[in-house]
Amino acid sequence: MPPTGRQQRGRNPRGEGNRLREEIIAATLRLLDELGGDQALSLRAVARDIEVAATSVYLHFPDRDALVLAALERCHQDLMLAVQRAETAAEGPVARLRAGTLTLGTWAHDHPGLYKVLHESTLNQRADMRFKEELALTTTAAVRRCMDAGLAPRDDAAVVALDLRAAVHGAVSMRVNQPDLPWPPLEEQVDRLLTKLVGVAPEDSADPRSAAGR
Amino acid sequence: MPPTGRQQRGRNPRGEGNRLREEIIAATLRLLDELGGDQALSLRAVARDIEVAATSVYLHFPDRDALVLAALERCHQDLMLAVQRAETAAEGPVARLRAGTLTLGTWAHDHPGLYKVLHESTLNQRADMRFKEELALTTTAAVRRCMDAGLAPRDDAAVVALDLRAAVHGAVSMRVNQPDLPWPPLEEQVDRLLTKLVGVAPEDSADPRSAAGR
DNA sequence: GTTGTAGCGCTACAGCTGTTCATATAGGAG
DNA sequence: CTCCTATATGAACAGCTGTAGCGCTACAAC
Repeated sequence: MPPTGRQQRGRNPRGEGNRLREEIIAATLRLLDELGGDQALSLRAVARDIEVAATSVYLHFPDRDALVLAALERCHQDLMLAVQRAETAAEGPVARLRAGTLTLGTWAHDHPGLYKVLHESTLNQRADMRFKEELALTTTAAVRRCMDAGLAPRDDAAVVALDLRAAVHGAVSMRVNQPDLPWPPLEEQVDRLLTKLVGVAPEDSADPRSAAGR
Repeated sequence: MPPTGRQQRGRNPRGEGNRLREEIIAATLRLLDELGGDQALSLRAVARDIEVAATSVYLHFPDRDALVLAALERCHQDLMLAVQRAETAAEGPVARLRAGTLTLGTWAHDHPGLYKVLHESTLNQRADMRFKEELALTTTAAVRRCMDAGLAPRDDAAVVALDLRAAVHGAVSMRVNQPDLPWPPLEEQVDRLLTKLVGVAPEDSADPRSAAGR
C-alpha cells in the first residue's frame, strides 16, 4: 500500500502532460484577474493555487515572463472570440460594429483585472505581443463595412477605427481603474462615440433621439 | 575629529526635517517613472537611491502605500500646474482647451511611467485618490467656455468633457503602453477628437482643412 | 521482468521585501 | 554647562521570491 496521506494530486497519464499546462494557464489567468497586474503575480502562487510544486511550472514554461505571456495570449484569444461571436450574432454593419465594440466593454467589466494586465502590463514593452494587433484589424474592418454600406461617411477607415478604439479603450480603462466613481452607463457613451467619431446612427439603440443631437 | 569615512550624508538642521521628505518624494517619483508601476517599487530601493537608511523613510511616511500616495498626489499637482500654465498661455476658449488637452499628452510622453502609475496603479482602488477629480472639473470648465462663447454646439459640458477625456486618455494610454508601435502624431488625433467630440474647429491648427471633413 | 522516460516533487540557495525596536548623535533650549 | 528632542542609523525578523539540482514514481515498450 503506497503511503497516501496528501498525495501528489494524481499525475497525468503519458502524453497528457499538457493538461497541467492548461491548468497552470487557467490558474494564472484567475490570479492575474484577481491581482490586476502581472508584477504582483508570483509563480509560486500559481503553483500553490493548483496544488503543484513550484518547480513543476518550469516543465512547461521557461520562466515567469513566459508564463504570463502565454496566459495573456490565451486571454486575448478568448476576448477576440467573444468579439467575433457578438459580431456574427448581430445583423447589419452598424449593429455588428456596435456589438463588437460593446463586447469589449462587457468583457472588461467581467474581467477587469485581466483587462488591466492585457493592456497595461509592462510586459507590453519587454515582450512581443504583436498578437494584439488583431483587434485593430477587426475594428478597422468593421468600420470599413459601415462605410462601404453607405452607413457612415467615407473616410480613412484605419484612422477612424484608431480614434474609436482609443476612445472606447479610454472609457473602459477609466472605469476599470476607478471602479468606485459614479460612471454613466458605458453603453450610452459608446453610442455617442460611434455617432460622433464614426458617423453612424445606431438604429437599434434604446433611444434614437440621442443621435439627432448634432 | 569625528570618524568620517562614509558619513551619514549630512543630517538636516532642526526644523528642516521636511527636506528629507521632499527628497524621498522626488526619488519615489523618479523610480516610479522608471518602473512604470507601483508594485515593483520598494521602499528600500527609494532609500537606497538617496543613500538613506530604509527606516528613515518611516519618519515621514507611515508605510509604503502612504509614500506612493504622497508621491502620486505631488505628481498630480505637477501635471495640473502644467495644464493650467498651458491654458493661461493660450488665447481664446478653443485654443485654451486644445492647449490643456495637448499638455496632457506631452506630459505623458515625458513621464510615461508616472502616467501609468497615476492612472493605472491598483492604489486607485485601495486608497482615496479623489484629488484626481480636479482634471475632470478643469476639462469640463474648458469645454463649457467654448460653448458659452458659441464656438461649440451647446450640450451637457460634463458629458462632452467626459467623452473627450476618455478619448484622449485612451489615445495616450495606448501610446504609453505600447511605445514601439507606429502611432500617428498625437496632435492630429487630438485635433480630430476636439472636432468630432466637442465640435470645435481648432483654428490655429496646422491644417484647417482637416476640420472640414464632416 | 527489465528498462527508459514522462511527469512531477523536495530541498535548498541567495536575495529581496516591509516593518519593528533599540540606538546614536547633533544642536538648540534652559 | 546639562538636557531634550528632532533627525537619522543598524540589526533583526518573518516572510516572500525565482530558480537550480537531484530524486522519485508510474507506466509504456521491449
